[in-house]
This record gives sequence, C-alpha cells and structure tokens, in this order.
Amino acid sequence: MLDIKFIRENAELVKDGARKKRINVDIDRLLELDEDRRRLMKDSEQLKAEKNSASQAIAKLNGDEKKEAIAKMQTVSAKVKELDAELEGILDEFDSLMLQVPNPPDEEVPEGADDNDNMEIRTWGTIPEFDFEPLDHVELGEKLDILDIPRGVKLAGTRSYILKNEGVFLEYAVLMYALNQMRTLGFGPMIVPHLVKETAMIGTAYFPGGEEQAYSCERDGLYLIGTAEVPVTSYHYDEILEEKDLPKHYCGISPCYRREAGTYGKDTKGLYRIHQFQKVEQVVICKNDPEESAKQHEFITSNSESLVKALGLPHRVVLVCGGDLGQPQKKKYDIECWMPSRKAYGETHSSSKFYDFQARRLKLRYRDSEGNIQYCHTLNNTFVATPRILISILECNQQKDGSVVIPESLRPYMAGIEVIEPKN
RNA sequence: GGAGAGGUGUCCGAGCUGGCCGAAGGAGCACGACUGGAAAUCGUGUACUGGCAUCCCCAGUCGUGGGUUCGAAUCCCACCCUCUCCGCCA
Repeated sequence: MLDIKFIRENAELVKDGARKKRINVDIDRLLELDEDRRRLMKDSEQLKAEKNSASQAIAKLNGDEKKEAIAKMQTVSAKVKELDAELEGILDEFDSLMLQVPNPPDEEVPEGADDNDNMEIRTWGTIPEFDFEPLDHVELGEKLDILDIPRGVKLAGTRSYILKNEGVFLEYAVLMYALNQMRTLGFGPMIVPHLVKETAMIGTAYFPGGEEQAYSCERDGLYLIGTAEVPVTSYHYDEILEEKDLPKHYCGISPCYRREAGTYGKDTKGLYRIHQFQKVEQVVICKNDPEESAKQHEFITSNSESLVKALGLPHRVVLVCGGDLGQPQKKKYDIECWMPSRKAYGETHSSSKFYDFQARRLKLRYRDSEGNIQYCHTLNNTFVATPRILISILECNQQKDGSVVIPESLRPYMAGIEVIEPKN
C-alpha cells in the first residue's frame, strides 16, 4: 500500500509505474475519490467539533435551557450521520483502489512484458558439458533410489513427491549448510508458524490477490504459508521499533506450501514446480531510506550468490522487468541456476525490495532519531529453496557411472556420504 | 471438548456507579541539572492515525464493528483475539 499523499503528489509517476508493471488501476478515479473524501471529512469534522463543544456546555445547563440545547444538538447529529454515510460509500471504493495501486518500480527496472524480458546482470561458473548422455534429476533420483514421484502422486496427487534415503540427507544438508552460513552473516534464525492468520497474509501483500495460491484451513481461519517471509516479516506486526535497533536481519526456515493454481501443464516434470518444499528465507527490516534499502538489497542478493557459488552451481543474476514484477516490489533480482535437463537457467532465488509497501500494511514502524514515527522498509530473498536446488545439484554433479558426487561444502552435513551410488 | 478471566499509550498497569479521560502511576526513551566521566538522584518532555502545509488548531482512536446518549474507555449487542483451570493428547 502506498501513501495517498505520495500518490497525490506523484500521480504521473504512479501511473507510469502501473503501466510499466502492466497493472491496470484507475488512478484518476482514486484521486477524484480522494478529493471527495477529504471534503466530506472536513465538513463532518467541523460539525463534530461544534457538537463536542456544545455538549460540554450542556452538562452545565438545567431545565428548559438544557432541553433546547439538546434538541438543537440532535439536528446537528442527524446531519453528521448523513455526511458520514456518504463518506462511507466513498471509502469502500477508495480503500479497494488503494490496495490495488502497485508500488512504482525503480528507474533501472527494465521495460518488458514477462520473464523473457528480464535483463541478465551477471553470470558465474561454466555450464557443464558431459562426455556421456546426462540424465535428468527424475531419472537420476530413481536410479539412486532417493526420489519416488509416482508414489508421491498416489498419496497426495499431482506435483507431489517423496524424497528418501540419501535424498533426505541431501535436502537437510542444504538446509543446515544454509543455516550455518546465515549465522555467520548475522541473520537470526527463526522457526515460525506455518499456519498464519489472514492479517499476516494481507500485511505481506499476498492478499488480496493471492488467495488462489494459498491453502486455507477454513474451519480455523488460517492459511498455510507459501514462504517464511510471511510470518518473519510479520514478526514485528503493529510495533514501533527504535532506529538504533535497525536493520534487523532475520532468516526463517520452514516448509512452503503452494497450490500452483492456474499453472496446469506448466513445469509438470520433476521437482521444479511442486506443492511443498523447504526454504531458508532472508528477511531484512531497515530504516526508511532508499540508499539503505538499496544497500540491503545488494547484500541479501550477494549472500545467495555466495551460497550457490559454494555449491559450485553455474548461475546468473537477472534484473526482473516491469511486467514480471509483482504489485508490491520496487525491484527484484532473480538468481537462476543451471539445470542441464532444461538446457537453461531455472529460477532458484527471488530477491525483492519493497520500500514501505509491506510495512504500511503491517503497521511496522520505528521511531527515528528525531522522535518521528516512520514506516520501515522491508526486503527478502531466498537463501536456499529445496528440493528445487537439488535439480541443479544432482544434474550438474552426475558422473558417467550414474553416481552423483556431493559438493564439498555439503559433506559435513551428509553423515559421511560423499557420493550417492546408483541402486537400480 | 467443558468452565472461567481478560483485551487500555513503546512496555507494565489504574480507570469501567457515563461529562475538561487521550486517559493516574510506574518502567523505558529524549533533553537538562549534578559529575573529571559514568552510575545513582532530581527536573522537564514523551500515544497513535488523519485533516490542516503541519509549532498552533481540529477530528478520530482505550481488541473490531454496531447500538443507546447532547455526551462512552466506562452502559447494551455481535464478532475477533489472548489467558487460566478441567478433560483429551504428542
């Protein structure tokens, strides 16, 4: 959510931002409603002021005088009610429009319609070439007896899977390695609720709009998180922090649940797009300052780059174009790791900068050095998400004999396993 | 699942027989005094949101939404949330 004042004073910028993001929202209508709203508020408030001072006086009156004054006030009250009713009608439309206005993207965000127009910023590593016919991760998983998709589907439907044997160790090794790195980078880890209230979903700007993507537990009014970003960013919901305590660096580790509604037929093979995965997520809460936000954004992005480097995975960083940005983001980098079976880079990380867009909804504020209340800025980035990252790890590290060599950095967490040998 | 208690400012906590209550008191924080410096002590200030182009003033907010009233933190109704005890259970 943006500040209406900001929209009023930067109408063209906001309109242009919406255009760049390919989001349709009637800013002119919003501004029109804003004017009506302020006019009605002013009128109503003036009457209320009259009423307030009159009722003070009434307390001191007696008899007929009092009766007269009361009668007079009743007509004023009626008028106030009329104005407020009119105001309420306007506010409904005003509020819903406000929730739809997208955060205008940064200047350097490229124009574009979808992920094909994302801009490659840098690449790392050399794309592996095999002197044998490489397998994809599904075939590898079966041969190594670490992945069983058919039985996962049997139990839980499409986009389900079962990791087993060394696959389990590999997944937890990735997570434990990530947690370890997070610690040295100064991020405080959190295990958070996986079921959250609607306020957290709205506060982080997943709702309204993303309801279809979330699993909901109707009976309890709770939603399964699609990322730890939701509970971790909401951690300080409705709080006023002290500037000296910022920035806050947190990381959440959690399973993530996504319905993937509307993606039928897309990425149907293997572990790329699934309903349930695990993730270590970086979250930053910092002060209201574009420079600081930009600095933190580069920081969390480079953190993840160093992780995939340590795993030895060839990857690239792309700057996400306007049309591929969500409503709340100011700017977003994706990190994409090489996935041999796709013969392409596949998104493994998503690094987002929000400014105060989420913080406004979350009532997440801080007191600055002058004692003024400010909305915080928030950012987040995947640190590692598995099993998607396993696609790269397995496929890039496969050997001619069908075995997979575990990256050096993961071995301390692998219970002594250095190579996963084929069983089938 | 059964029974009860409660939701007030950055935090804790009074008020709840309706009227200078946006709210006592304490903690915290800020500034000042004291000090070589600090602690302690003393003094002053300190809720949020919005309107106003913002020092002043005005409106709203004591879980949320309605209602009663000239006037509600205080009375009534509905909903949400939290806690305690019992039961069940990892």
